[in-house]
Amino acid sequence: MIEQLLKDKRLRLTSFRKEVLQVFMDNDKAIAVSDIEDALNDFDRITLYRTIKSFIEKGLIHEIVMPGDVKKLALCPTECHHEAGAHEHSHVHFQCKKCKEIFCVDVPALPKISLPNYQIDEIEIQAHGFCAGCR
Amino acid sequence: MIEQLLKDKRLRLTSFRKEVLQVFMDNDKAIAVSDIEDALNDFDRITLYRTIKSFIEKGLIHEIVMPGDVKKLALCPTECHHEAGAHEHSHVHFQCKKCKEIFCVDVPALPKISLPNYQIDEIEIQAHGFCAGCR
DNA sequence: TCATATTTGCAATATTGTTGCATTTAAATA
DNA sequence: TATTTAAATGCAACAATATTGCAAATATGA
Repeated sequence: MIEQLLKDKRLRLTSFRKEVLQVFMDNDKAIAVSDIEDALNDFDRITLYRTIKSFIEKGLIHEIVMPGDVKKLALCPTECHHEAGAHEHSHVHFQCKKCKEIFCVDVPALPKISLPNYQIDEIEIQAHGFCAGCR
Repeated sequence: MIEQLLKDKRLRLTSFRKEVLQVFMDNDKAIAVSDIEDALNDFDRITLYRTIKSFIEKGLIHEIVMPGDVKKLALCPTECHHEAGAHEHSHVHFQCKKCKEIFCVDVPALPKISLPNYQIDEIEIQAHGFCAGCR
């Protein structure tokens, strides 16, 4: 449960962190900072930004960015590794062209690709199409 | 050449647009708005933002975003299609972990992936590793 | 060359995120 | 349980990035 998740990531248990984490648990899709703000009734914006930053640093959540000023956040899968600069996922970031929502979809394995002149260590896949509800 | 590129995209030929487009031509990697600003000696910031926006709308350049507030711009390949919401690339966005530069690398074909419950129309791949110069 | 729609440049403003610092709080220790 | 201390919070100020409205300037088609 929520408290254990924070403990596992060595994050101090504060009521604000529990509230923020609850918002993530309540969503099955990636959410924007503004979605978190809407879900909280009374909060300090600076503290929220710092909370998000520490959640990211500890590998509790990850950031998803897409062209067009789309910045979202989503819970990491529990076995998620966090490395400097890049984030190792075994999932795909999918954006629905209709509802615009972004989902993290687990995949068994990512395809390997190789390029001349570039050594690829990690890849991230962003897919666009239609989700089950919008198809 | 530069003027033809603008004409092809039905963008009016203004000296400012030619200057901005020249900055893109001078670079083999993706550039940030600040890189354009540095390359221009005297300019209006608002006009630059609008120029970038119209270049993107007409499919002359495209936006590349990566986690960590990295937003860059790069010329589209000439056969580039532009669709609402997503941008069809047959190239990979590669970021070097050492020099941090982002390159658009053409690939013959992107791997096809499929997910249950999601209909994938386009995918974009973001790769991290080391470029030829930093390896 | 003229008419017109587009582009530019300026001012004001919005959005998003950060830093410094004093206060409060969680959790480790006695 | 009481005490200590390092981390987290809340406030003020600020920084970076981007947008809107509007008048003046300019590119292009007739």
